[in-house]
Amino acid sequence: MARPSGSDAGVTGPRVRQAAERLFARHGYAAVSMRQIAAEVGIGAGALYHYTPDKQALLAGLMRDHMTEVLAGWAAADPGGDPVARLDAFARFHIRFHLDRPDAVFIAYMELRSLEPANFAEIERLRREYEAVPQDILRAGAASGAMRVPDVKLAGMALIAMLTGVNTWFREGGRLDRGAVERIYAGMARGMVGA
Amino acid sequence: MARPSGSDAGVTGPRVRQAAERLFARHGYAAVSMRQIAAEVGIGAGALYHYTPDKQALLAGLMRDHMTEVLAGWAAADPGGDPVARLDAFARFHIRFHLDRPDAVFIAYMELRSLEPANFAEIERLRREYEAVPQDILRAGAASGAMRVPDVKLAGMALIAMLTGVNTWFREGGRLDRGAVERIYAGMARGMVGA
DNA sequence: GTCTATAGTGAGATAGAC
DNA sequence: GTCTATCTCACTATAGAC
Repeated sequence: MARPSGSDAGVTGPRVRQAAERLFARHGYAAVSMRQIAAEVGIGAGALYHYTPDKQALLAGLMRDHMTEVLAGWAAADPGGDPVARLDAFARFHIRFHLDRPDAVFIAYMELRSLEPANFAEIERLRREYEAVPQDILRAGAASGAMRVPDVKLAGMALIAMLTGVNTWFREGGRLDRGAVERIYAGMARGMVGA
Repeated sequence: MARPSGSDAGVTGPRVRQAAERLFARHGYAAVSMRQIAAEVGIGAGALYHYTPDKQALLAGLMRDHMTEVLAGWAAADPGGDPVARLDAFARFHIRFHLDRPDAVFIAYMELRSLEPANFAEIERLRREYEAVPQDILRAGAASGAMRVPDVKLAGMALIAMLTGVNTWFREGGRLDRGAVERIYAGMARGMVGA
């Protein structure tokens, strides 16, 4: 039957994380208070501590979840095989995945400095794992002669920076739809490495 | 003769701005207290208010100065003429200028959300003015047939994002020096637009 | 120009009732 | 599971002495 009024285990937890994600992305971790998060969820500030031991764990959890999701997402989307096809798939995947999660992306890139050392080390490790993805593709492309890559690390970092930049200006319903943006950026990515 | 002990007009002001820039870049505007800034300069917190009306004006001043400097810097570095040569010059200028001011760059990109509406509008206007620079170059290059640019706005934003990304990984004394990084990125920029 | 002191506010986190 | 109340601490900004 109905739970006691106001109780909703299994629903409030996710709502706390969603509210925190939205507010951290808008105003920054340091600028957001536990009271604001609680107000957004519709509970008192004290009740938050049933869902997180503290504010720092809330941030670290959001960032860890985001990084593991992006790694799992690419593992599922990676076509393997031809490096040029993989580069194309990576560019499109990165744009699509990041446009779907603007708040999580913003936090992942901006709040590294708000992490305590142990959490920072963990998230940084996951980030480097993702940075290795385009570098592996470019290395294979250069080895096969299908790409001209003057420096694998630089080109990989340049590629990620270029693709992530879409999040700063893309607005749904604007001049170009996602498909067009994916296509144009994938083309620029190929041009970057002479593919 | 010697000024009264502890007094140093014309020196303390810049030191306040430098300390604020360093701390805002490291920890974020919201996370930095006026007490921390004062401690870094070696004065009491109250004395800060002789150099800025408040914390917000300190941030807005740093961002305004940075944006006007980058615009003036490009005006001085722009070779004009051939679009491909200008693209090359822009890529190199952007990397060089940004590597010289990592803290100001970090703040300019990360603390837009910390600006009050009037300050935000002013800084955003300057930012758009700078974003127009590569777009003008690419438009000219596409018109002359020297470049293949599927979308001028997208390519301009992609270029800036790619170049600014250097600041996230470049470390002085690392594997590559600035000249090599400038050269490699300028090459990728040309490739991006088929020049 | 800098100091000390303080007003006024709001923060993170905890305790115990229900 | 949520509430209210509260502890403890830190913050921005100001006032007035020197």
